[in-house]
Amino acid sequence: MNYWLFKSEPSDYSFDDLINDKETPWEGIRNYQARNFIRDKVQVNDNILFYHSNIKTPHVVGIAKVSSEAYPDYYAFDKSNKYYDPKSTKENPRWFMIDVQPVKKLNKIVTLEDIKNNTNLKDMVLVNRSRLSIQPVTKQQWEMIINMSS
DNA sequence: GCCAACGTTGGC
DNA sequence: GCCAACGTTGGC
Repeated sequence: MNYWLFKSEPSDYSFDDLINDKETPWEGIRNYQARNFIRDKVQVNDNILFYHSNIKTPHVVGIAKVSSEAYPDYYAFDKSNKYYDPKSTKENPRWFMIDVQPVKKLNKIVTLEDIKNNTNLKDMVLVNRSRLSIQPVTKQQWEMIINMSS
């Protein structure tokens, strides 16, 4: 069982959108490190912290879970899609997706500031390599953030 | 809206 | 294979 943090811009796709949709393909991963995580490491039922980025107060907003194995990102094959990538083919796909489902909204959001102010969380990837959009979270970090959200 | 950090591209 | 140029992310 692994723990992850997935970032999304709420104007693009928010946690409430996920609750409404019940499930969504996590589309548009175009970064090799993030791709490697979802292709090689992410497993069905892994836990996800859903993070709202690129807003005034960035924060963890909810818990989600992985609901599919990785599969080729079909948007990369679609010329009319903004995620089209001519270098990704059906024979040799470059990009992958997984599906995610909502689990629950946190009672209270945990802001980036809260996380930065907690010395137990100083090693979080979010703090040190903030640009990575899919990042591993340790069990200890996961539990700490869940504690902070109640 | 700015800009630092950093990932990717492509010429050489 | 280096590295300059360029594009994107995301906090502030």
